[in-house]
Amino acid sequence: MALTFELQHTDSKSNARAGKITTDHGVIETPIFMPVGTAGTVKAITQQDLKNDTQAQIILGNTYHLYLRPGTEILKAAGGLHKFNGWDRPILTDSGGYQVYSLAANRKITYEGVKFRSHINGSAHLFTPENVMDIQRIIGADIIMAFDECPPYPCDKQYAKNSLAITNRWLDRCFNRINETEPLYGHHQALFPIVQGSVYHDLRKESAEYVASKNAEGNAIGGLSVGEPHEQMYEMTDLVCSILPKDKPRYLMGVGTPANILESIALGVDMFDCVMPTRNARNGQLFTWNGIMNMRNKKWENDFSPLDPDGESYVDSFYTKAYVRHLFAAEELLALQIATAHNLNFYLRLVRKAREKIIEGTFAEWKNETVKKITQRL
RNA sequence: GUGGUCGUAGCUCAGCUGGUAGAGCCCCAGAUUGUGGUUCUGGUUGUCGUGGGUUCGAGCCCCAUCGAUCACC
Repeated sequence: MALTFELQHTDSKSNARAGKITTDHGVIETPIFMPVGTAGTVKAITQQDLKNDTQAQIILGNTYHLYLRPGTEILKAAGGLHKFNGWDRPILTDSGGYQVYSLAANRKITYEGVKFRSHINGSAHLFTPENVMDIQRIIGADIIMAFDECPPYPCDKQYAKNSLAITNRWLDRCFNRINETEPLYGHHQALFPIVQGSVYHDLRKESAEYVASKNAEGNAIGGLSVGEPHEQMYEMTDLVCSILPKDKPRYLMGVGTPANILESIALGVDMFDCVMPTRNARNGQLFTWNGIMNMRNKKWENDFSPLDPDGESYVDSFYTKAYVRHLFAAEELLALQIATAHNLNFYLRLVRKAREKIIEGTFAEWKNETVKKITQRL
């Protein structure tokens, strides 16, 4: 069954929307945050906790990582990623375009595709729009991403223009390949195209129009949060959202901080993913309603109050700040688990709350107050 | 007991033919945006074992002393 999007509410004072995405693996209520599970696992948390405590509705996997390890043979033998990792809710896979940009060494980009070397063992590989679609068929995610080039920031206009030309040509080939192949496991896979164009208005506009013309089941905005100022990121997001179809979900890739997410929801974005809650958790940074805590800080050494009195994860009341600080200082694995559970619970609650406020019609005010509080440092 | 080697930051150690001390780790902070539990950026820390002496000036040279360690008796 095709992926559907039902637009349930539109905010009167901003472009925020509340909606419902339906996939063959279940429903996703938007706006939504999608925890990143690069290698088929959201690091430091079990699928059980991800469901019950985090209340994640969809998670990500990475074509690049899964292709290198465990490899397509094993994924195929397992019956796809859902069966392999036991996650029976929706999954989205990134195409590897970003990883080729951020991880792989010695990459060479041509119209044909990207030659790159594995960050694991240096072995040489070629990604093309066609084989990336084939790999994503084998992984079997519900939402799969077009193979794109993510230009760096800063990036001169000529580079951005050439890069966009490649991304657009690749996009045609992605759709061609998907249209001439079938899903392997009986459930539908929706291909989302990605808007690029760096920080150039005309290129972003051109890209968004081209992406919109594909009439895809959902659309993504890429190439942002790569180091550009926040204002520029919001400007580009706003521009692109004004062009992308209103009746399809919009996915802002790789964003971001809790404040980035609320601001982007106000611009009309429905879906987010980011490594921040999980990676920063592993470095001791916790996001809370009252601000950001670094659990490595000495000031928590003798603080035996609950980890987060306002938190709703079981770890927030079960563990104390002093204990979690000790676990980080001692490099205990439990520290990573507790911090990850906390941050993901916070991120998912943040977007649930945003959805509630959109439906209530009080999103704009709530967003402004909330951004002030959550960006403080504790 | 005799002879040798060595005592420098919390730890492991640099420190040239004398010009009043550095690194890594630890510790204390910060960064991290389609994930390598990674990485990066700052910062604090010293009676140079102790007491004398030589010298304009000693971590460095001399004497004594304490401690560690090795070899020999």
